[in-house]
Amino acid sequence: MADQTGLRERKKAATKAALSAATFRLAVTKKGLGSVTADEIAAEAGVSTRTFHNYFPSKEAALLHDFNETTNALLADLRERAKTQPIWDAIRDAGIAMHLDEKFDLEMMRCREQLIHDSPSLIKEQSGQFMALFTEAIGIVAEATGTAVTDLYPRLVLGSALVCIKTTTEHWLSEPGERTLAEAITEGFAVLEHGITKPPSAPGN
Amino acid sequence: MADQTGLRERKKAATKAALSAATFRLAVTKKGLGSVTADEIAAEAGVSTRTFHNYFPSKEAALLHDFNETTNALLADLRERAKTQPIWDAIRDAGIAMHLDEKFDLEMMRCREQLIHDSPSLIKEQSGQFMALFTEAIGIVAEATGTAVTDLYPRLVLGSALVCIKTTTEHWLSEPGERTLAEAITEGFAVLEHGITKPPSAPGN
DNA sequence: AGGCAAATTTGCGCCGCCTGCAAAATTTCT
DNA sequence: AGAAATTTTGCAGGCGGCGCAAATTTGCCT
Repeated sequence: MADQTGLRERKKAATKAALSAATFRLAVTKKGLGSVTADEIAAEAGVSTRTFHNYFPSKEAALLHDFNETTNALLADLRERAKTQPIWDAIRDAGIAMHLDEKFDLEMMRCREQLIHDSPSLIKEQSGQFMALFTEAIGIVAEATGTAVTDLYPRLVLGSALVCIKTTTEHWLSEPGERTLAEAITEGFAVLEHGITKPPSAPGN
Repeated sequence: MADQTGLRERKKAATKAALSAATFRLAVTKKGLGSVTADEIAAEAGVSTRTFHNYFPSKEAALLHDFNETTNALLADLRERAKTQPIWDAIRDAGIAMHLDEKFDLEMMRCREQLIHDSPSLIKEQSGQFMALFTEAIGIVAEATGTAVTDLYPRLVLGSALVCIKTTTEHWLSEPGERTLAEAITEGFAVLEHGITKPPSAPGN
């Protein structure tokens, strides 16, 4: 449905990426997505304003385009892993396999993180996408654990795991960066596995 | 700052509640907040449109007004409990102490939940408020656990706990309702305490 | 009671977001 | 090249949300 070698699909994806990049660039230079208008974004990317809204329903969605693609990839990966791994490990490894640190520049990631952090509308948008991810993944987890999608347990598992991924990733980003992201995620999951009540063995971290 | 016996404050709170109630009423009857305009809400509450936006920045915020108040109460309660209880118990008991089932009609809560569930803008708004709650609570948790606000551990604890409260509450709402909400929350927390990896003793739930 | 100061309500104008619709331009296929 | 399908674009319109200043209301004090 998406990545057919169709020349058409490629151009669409290209302009979508261009739009997203333009949004990011402008948001950075103008210090906040709030002071960037849809017209400016369209101009920066060399298309009409109407076309911009043809690709993205909002500038927030435009800025979070890669995030969206990443979560989609995570979802596809999780679907595969759930067939052969215990669900907890599957989610963890799917999170690790995203390899954010290889796909993106570290500085850019921090930059993006800060943009999101101090823009209420972006926080909402990102949270909304997380909820969408949750909704789509819950079926996978339910099936893998032999429970119903309406049961409490799969929701607790998935919720905890996603929170863990998000939290550890953010924490890793704000860190002077000695460990790899994979190590950070692994440690976060380990803490939850052992029961969250007691601090981990290395309390200062 | 808020609940002084000042007659003025009372009237403000009253109109705010009226506005919120009007929003809820209209959203229910028109089957979706999306098809309710700010003008209608203002008219329903007997004030001008401008005044409505004077109280709430958006109709979503208006609909989630009680939710907001609830989280504020939770925060205040947590601050107190954190002084004397282990942090995990403090968060759990603060969540239980909200007594949503006593404050609100069950049918109304389900109704509200459904309104939120199939309105992307409401999901975003609610998620955003959760993030705000997280941000405000992280300091409390960090202090209580003797860690820094930038550390990973307090964020994992708080994140897990909040997810647990939200998840169990939603699950409890969709349930034929035999247990109390307090029991549901308690069980959810117990699952996380024991380590999330293995299903709880009663697997069907 | 009456009036004064402060706060609230309201109207107005403005900008920006977002969508539907139909015409124009571009691309793909034959 | 010509036709068909698709994308881009402009236009119009509705709605959301905010600043500002005038008008109204409220609380308080003499």
